[in-house]
Amino acid sequence: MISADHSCLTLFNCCRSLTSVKQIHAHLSKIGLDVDPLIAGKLILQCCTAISASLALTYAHHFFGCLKAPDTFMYNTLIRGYSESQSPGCSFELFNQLNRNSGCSGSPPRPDSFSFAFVLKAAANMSSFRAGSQLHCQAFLHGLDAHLFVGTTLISMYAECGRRNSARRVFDEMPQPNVVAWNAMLTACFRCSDLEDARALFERMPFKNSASFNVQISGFMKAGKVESARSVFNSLGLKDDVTWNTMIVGFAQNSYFDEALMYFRDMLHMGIRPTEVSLIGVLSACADAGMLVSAKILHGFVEKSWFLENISVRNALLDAYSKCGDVGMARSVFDHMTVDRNVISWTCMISGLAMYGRVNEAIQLFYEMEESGVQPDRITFISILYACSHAGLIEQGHSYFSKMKDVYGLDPGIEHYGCMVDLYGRAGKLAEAYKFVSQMPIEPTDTIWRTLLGACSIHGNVHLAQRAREKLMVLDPNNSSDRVLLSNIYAVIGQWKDVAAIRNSMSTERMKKDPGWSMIEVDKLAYKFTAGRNYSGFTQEAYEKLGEIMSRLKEGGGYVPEVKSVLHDIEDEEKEGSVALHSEKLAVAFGLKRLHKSKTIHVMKNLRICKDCHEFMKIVSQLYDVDIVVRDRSRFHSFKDGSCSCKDYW
DNA sequence: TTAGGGTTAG
Repeated sequence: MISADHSCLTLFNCCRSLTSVKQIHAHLSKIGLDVDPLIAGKLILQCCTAISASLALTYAHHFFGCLKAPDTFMYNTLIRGYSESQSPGCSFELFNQLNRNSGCSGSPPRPDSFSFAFVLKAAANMSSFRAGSQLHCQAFLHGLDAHLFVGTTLISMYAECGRRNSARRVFDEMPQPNVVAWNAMLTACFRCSDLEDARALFERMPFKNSASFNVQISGFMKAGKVESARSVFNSLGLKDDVTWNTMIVGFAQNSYFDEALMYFRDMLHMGIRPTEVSLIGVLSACADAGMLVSAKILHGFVEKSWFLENISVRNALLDAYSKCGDVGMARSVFDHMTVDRNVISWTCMISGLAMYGRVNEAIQLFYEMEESGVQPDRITFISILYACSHAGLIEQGHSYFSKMKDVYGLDPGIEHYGCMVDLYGRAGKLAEAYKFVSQMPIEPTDTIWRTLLGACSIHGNVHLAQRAREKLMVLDPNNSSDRVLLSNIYAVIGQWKDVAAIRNSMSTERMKKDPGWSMIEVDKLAYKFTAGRNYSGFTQEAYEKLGEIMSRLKEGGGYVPEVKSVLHDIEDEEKEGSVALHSEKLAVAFGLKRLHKSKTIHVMKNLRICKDCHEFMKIVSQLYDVDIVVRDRSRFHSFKDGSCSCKDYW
């Protein structure tokens, strides 16, 4: 056999695609070098780490299967590759194979500390306590449970499975835990929501590094303790990039959107080089808050920066545009990607189009995704099912639901069942929806019943609504929006006694309805409006403009207030007054007053838009020749020339 | 040529 020329090894370092790996492999195979252990190992490593797409993993696995005597390194590399993939279960199969071999005669490969570290990561990623604890026993049998790296991975695995006590036992049995092991234990306390224990552990730590403080900041942020996180941050002299990122991401997760932006700016002013995490964090704040202007500024920054070809940043940008109401720009970011699109790029674009009611394009994109060789995952299916349900495409939705399992081997989760209930319910097929819920192989959750209740509210089915309500009273008795929904159903059919009963029960139990608000950005500033009369500052301007719009609408616009959405047993004239002051109307009035005429008015609302406001927006868009985009809790409504992109189906 | 703790978009 020809001896391996190890300069071949460096060739693989340049491979960034499976095609180039295949080309080098074909060449080496011709001269019989591909089976050299060093070269074969490098090939597998390159597929699993540098490329790591599922096709590359499959290629490496197939090649591995053709080798006569794969070594532990090759096993480990594949186990690692699968542990971070969409099929972490394959890590277990390979590990078991390696473990079985180790009992054979001769000198077969045996699992080592690397094998355990990687396979435990797979158990952690699957949150599988059962698999993780079995591996713990195996590690004990191999004398590796006290190994510093294996022990630390065991702590993280137990933390991921929510088993703080098991994590603690591993930690307590470590002969000499180092700072990494202490940090892993600190993370475990926060993951398992044991804040007091985390504080006590932090005080006892014999050594701390910057990661220890970052664990604390992140732990407080995830627990919603923003001020505690801020005080740790302020107490630090030296802050690294992860410290800044943790603050930015934490603010975004806790809806402190302005502060996320502010800290990003501060980070730049301090001369700290932002990473992709900083950009993802700040862009997700823009997406959630609907801050289109800020997203555009960040886009400008990205175009001039070293993030130009970063797929994660591109995806975050595309998502921000689509959630801020500019699906055209989202599509442009998607179409002009110079790096290979991944499953997240496709899914973001599909869900962006779906939220806009551009369902045919979403379906076309799903098809193109399949053609391109990128496999849809669970979230892609949620997006495409959402698209079908918001367009009333029952047959098509049903066929995607089947395809999920039959073609892609993905078991539908509770979210997918939720989409199906919504698909039937929204289309008015309430009997089918109820039958589907009754026959679900997993226990219906409160969300499933709430979806059904929502459908009953659209279609006025009091009987089924009451049944859903009974279930909800057991599963989530303190939810105010469920009661509001049921009282709406009674109000529409005029059963005022039942409306009053629900209102009374809410007031005795001191429940409050979520207050509705709408937000509009003007000259880089966000203005928030709430319903009702509140004459102060900029709101005065909005009321005056709204009054003028209303008179013009009633004179020549053919607008008749739709008062069914009003819940109280009051006279129609008063109801008119009530719907007239909904926050989205005020925001649009303010936009008409302050924004340049050629601009589109973007409004973000925290609740669903009501029928009256929907009619109002249609007529205003025609009468004032202006485009209005409203993002409500579940989708976008794009009003133009008197009609809405949702085609009145929402 | 492989590891463990801190931040990551749908």
